[in-house]
Amino acid sequence: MKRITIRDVSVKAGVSTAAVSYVLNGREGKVSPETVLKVRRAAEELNYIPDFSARSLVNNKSKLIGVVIPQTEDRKQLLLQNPFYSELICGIEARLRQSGYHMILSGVEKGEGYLDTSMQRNLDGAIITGIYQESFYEDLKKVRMPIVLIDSYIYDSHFHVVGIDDELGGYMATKHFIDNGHTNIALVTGLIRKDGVVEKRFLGYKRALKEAGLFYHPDYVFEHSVTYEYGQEAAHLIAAKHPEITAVFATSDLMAMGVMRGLRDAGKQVPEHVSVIGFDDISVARMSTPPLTTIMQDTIARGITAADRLLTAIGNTDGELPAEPTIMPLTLVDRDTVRKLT
Amino acid sequence: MKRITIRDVSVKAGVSTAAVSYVLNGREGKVSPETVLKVRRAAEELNYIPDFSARSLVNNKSKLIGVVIPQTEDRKQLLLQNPFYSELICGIEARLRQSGYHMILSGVEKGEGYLDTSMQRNLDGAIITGIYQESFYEDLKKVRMPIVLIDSYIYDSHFHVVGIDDELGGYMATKHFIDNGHTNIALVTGLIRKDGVVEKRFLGYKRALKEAGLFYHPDYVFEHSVTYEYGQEAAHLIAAKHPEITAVFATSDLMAMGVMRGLRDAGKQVPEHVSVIGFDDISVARMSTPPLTTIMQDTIARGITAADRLLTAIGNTDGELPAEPTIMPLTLVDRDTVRKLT
DNA sequence: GCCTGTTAGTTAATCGATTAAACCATAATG
DNA sequence: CATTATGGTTTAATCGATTAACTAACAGGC
Repeated sequence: MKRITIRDVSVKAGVSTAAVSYVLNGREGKVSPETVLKVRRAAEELNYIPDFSARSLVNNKSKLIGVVIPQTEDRKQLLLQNPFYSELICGIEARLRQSGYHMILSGVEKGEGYLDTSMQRNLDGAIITGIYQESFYEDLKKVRMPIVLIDSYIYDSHFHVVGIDDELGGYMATKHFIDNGHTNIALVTGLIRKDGVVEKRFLGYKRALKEAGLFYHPDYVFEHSVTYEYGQEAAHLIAAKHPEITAVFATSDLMAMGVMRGLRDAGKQVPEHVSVIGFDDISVARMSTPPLTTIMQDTIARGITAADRLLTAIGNTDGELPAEPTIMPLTLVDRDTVRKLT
Repeated sequence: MKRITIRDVSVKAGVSTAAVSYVLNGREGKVSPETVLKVRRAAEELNYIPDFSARSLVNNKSKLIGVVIPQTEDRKQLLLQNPFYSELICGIEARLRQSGYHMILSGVEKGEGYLDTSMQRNLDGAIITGIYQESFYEDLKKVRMPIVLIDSYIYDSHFHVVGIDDELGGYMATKHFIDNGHTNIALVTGLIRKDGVVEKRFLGYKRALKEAGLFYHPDYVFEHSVTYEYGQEAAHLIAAKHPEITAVFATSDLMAMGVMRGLRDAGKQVPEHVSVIGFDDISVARMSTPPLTTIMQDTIARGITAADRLLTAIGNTDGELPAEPTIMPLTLVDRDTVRKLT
């Protein structure tokens, strides 16, 4: 089955390829109504489908968006096991498709940059999730396409940011514990990196403590990787060394699930002995036993918004308007893992 | 920042673009060692990155693979909420990247085909998950690229299949119940469609019953959508109308999780009152309470295998060797949701 | 009748690669 | 010495679009 080209259409319609191109791209002001009809019919009958590579070559628009997802440390696999990213992708894909764009989903090799991919594929834009080294972002700035960051707070006119108020989220969770009478509150979290979301949540945690006149115990903070396994491990530590702790704020639902398992391993009931709050409200949060109280963000909506913002940035060829971050709302979903201590 | 082209490299190296192309594509037999060196150096210094669109145009190879994921019924979103697909994608992406390929991840509009995308983007191959209407596959056959199917059993020389022995899986689960003394075994499943994976699991279920001399009760089969919610609903029905049922085989872990919740809602303990077995062993299976007994398949490995098979098919330009399906192994992971009735 | 403007359409250059074919030394062969 | 290989390199066509520049025809305006 040979490819149908614009040439074939032009021959069938009895006009030049230029005319076909004009018609098919909506520059109809330049073409008479009857020609438009002839071309339309010919294209239809031949079932003509344009070649995006050829297009991309001449006008530098590929209709391709790069989406970068963080990877597991050990292997070279995407971190999709955290449903947060899956949901994000659902949103992104839906919005992109709506506008005829496609998504190239990939991870980034450790130490490698993203410049290669972006140039090879002539990407029109990119959505970057996860947190990387400084040099990675420096590289990205050299690229001339719009970029939306999801997980990091780099306020730079080169980058768009679609985020949430992570500090507030951390505050809300901690405050909720305090309001329910808890005073010994642990934090279980991924690595706290500068300008990362986790750092902000950590700051919110501290603010709530301070505001309530509670001490901040550095040894109540359990900081490592954002995994179920680490949550479990942290819970073991808490149960063994800090029996006074009655509440655990995990900065990710995945970790919160692990914490709950770990506590149960150690013979502690949730929420009777220890209360737990998570973050994100991924779909499994409501499936857990007991259903997890968590800070909810509408991740799909966030994906849609990120894609939306990227697309409008791509549309605006008139210079680079520096980007004011978009902040999505948060809600505390009060399920069954927080006990009221009166 | 203007693009560095092969022309720039050729000028800097003082040779023709053809020479540069030969060097950079490894046809070094045609070029003298010193030219190779000059070109290498020039390309390096200019940081030359080839344009895949241009390449694709001339030799019809885009190094792009289409990956299709099913969508939710109502909205237009990908079905990534089922971690099965996320894991598959992890595997696929890892393998593709290793060979310099990229993945275009998308859903398919209801009723639409995939021909457009495949032609527009000049895809080198595709991995199709999910089950679609007959016409969709007919369309796919017209395309000249290799295709790997993941969720359907269409044995046709046009398609490669990387599957599991679903019938056996269904049999294993049911047999496990029977071996533990259960006789009233329900099946909770997605829509049973011809040539789909679910149908095979259903057949395995029936075979195990028959082999054990047990009756097959059509009203023990709860068939609807592959969601947590439906699992929950089915469990309610079971608890209300069929108190004699002591075991539930759910053809997806997601549904199994819902079943467990539903049983608990209805005041039934798992596994004390009712036992449950799932399918897939998605990561949340081990996180559930109690940890779910399930039929394990290594989904990441399956993704890797699918990509691998696709890549070799792409490599083999020597005619279309019809495809013998690849069958991945299954294991029953015996966790804590099956009770022994002695 | 001459000039200008408008409309509809075509021609041909261009994007950035690849590659068959041509070219040209120089070496080997009869 | 004429002829044929051979190895290294360049020339130029090609892939499938887009689009600036051009042409031709015709309508008005003076």
